[in-house]
Amino acid sequence: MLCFCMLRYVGLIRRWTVFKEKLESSIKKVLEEFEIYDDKIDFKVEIPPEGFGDLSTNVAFILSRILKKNPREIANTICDRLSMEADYSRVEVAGPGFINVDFSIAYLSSVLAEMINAPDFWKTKGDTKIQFEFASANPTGPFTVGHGRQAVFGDVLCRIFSSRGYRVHREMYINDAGRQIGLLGRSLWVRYNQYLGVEEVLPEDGYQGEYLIDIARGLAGEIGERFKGIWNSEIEAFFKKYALDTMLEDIMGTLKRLRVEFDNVFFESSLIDDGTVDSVIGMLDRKELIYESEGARWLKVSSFVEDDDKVLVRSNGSNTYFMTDIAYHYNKHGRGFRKVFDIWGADHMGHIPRMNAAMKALEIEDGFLNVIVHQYVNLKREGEVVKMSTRRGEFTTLDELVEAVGVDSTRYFFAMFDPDTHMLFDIDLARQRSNDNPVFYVQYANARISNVFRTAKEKNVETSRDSLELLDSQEDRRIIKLLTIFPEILDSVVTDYRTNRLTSYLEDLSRAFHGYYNKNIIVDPENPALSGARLALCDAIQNILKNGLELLGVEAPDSM
RNA sequence: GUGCUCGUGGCUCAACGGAUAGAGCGCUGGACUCCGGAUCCAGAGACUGUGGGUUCAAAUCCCACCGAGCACGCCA
Repeated sequence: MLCFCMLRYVGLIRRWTVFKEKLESSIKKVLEEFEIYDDKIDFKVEIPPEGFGDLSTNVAFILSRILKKNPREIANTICDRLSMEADYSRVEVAGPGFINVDFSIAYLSSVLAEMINAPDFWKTKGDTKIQFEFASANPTGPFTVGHGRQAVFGDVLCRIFSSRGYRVHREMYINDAGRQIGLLGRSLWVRYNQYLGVEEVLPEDGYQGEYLIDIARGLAGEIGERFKGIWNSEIEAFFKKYALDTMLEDIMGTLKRLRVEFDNVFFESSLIDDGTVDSVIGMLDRKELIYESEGARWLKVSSFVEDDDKVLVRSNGSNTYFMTDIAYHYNKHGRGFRKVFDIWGADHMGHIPRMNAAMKALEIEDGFLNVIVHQYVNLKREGEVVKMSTRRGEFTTLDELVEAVGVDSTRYFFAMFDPDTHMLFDIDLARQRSNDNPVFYVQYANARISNVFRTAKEKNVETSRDSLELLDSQEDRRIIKLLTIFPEILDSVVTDYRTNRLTSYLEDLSRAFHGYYNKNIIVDPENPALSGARLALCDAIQNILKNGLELLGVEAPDSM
């Protein structure tokens, strides 16, 4: 299959892909004329580096292998035929055998006109029901800078998938049923007693962060000495719940300030309470995929994937995280999502094979569960890389970060890295030099355009689509081409989950505009036709900048 | 030890197997009497960790090695 002929867009608007398809079909036609066309000729049409034209193809290289001829020679032959077609203003062979083409200005400006006529041209319609689960956590401490990356990354992916025609359900999973919550409750109880003057020590692997001291103080204010020095299962439950509720409130507040919201918060404990866990165990049992050993119950993971068998139910009768996670995904499947996407930190990578095994064991279709893994954030403070630990209480909270650099910068910063990169966050740099953040560069481009329109209004210069063919400079063409690829950028994010493609794109577009602005007077009352056309171009640019920033959850102020 | 991820100018990061490896920060030198100088233009700065291999073409794919991170629990 030819990779570029996938018709991914449905709609009336002509887009860059249509340009690609146009060149592709032109070439196909030439090959057919020469009777060498074959489905297996997997050539590409792509946007070349600056200075080589509007589009470029490597078809001559592919053919040279088959025909055993010099690629340049083949390119010249194809080039001669393509030159005869209208809509190409230039067709040239370059380098070792690339064929580069330029489109006519009439063709380009007609595309610009369509983008202006339909500002939503870049959106895709659809109603595929999918789910994103992210920012799921042990609610055992405030969110750290590390959680921030996942929260923002997940939120931006949700926004982009929504724009691509998916009905996205956002969910956060709370591990409120495990041993860690028990430790948290006990740690809080110890802090409460310490506050009341009782000498208690934190459990070996308890939570040492100061936030528990603050919570303990608040709790003592509420209930006084009611639980001083007493510990039983009822009190344990109280402290667990109190700690959990307080932490959850804190976390949700942080997320809200970061503009991250969910359609649903799902509690692990509910899967035990409503019997889902038991019924899933029953199903696996009937399939004879569970066996007992050393007092525990194991899933035959090894009969599905390259991994060892794992414990589902401990010898003390409690469920492992793996067990409840299987039940959780069984529940998700039952809710009718076409696909679910789980965003996990790199530390959960080892969990993937066993979950895939569990999906197979439950006969859930391949492709239902998609795990997106991102690397963690290292923090640089006072020139040193610090490792964060919630348990030891050593971390910079997400709230502190947002406070220091602002929501827009925080969001943009997390979105601008390839999720696979082990990013280094220099907190000191972020604090003092927040103006260096590229978010301002993009926002400024948008604000500048708003100002251009204010000026145009003052000077009575009107936006006009009548003379778009005047926009024929290299800079004009570059901007028009950039605008047309916006939908492709979003599609690439949907394909490989790299939100940084969007930030890079917005920076490219902003750079193109800033350069254009410095080189050209946009509002010139002496030249209303050209000014009108340039304002129309600005309108198209601003439409994309505003929508791009909206997808990042970053504000697009009209003045800064 | 095994598996996964990563290694790109001084720093932080880009680059569907393609042309001269791009930006930003920092550094040097320039640009509004004119729509906002949070901008623009120019310059210096890189044998893409090392060594092989595949290809017309490798930062990208394959193998080995070096280095960093993560995971290898009846934690989550």
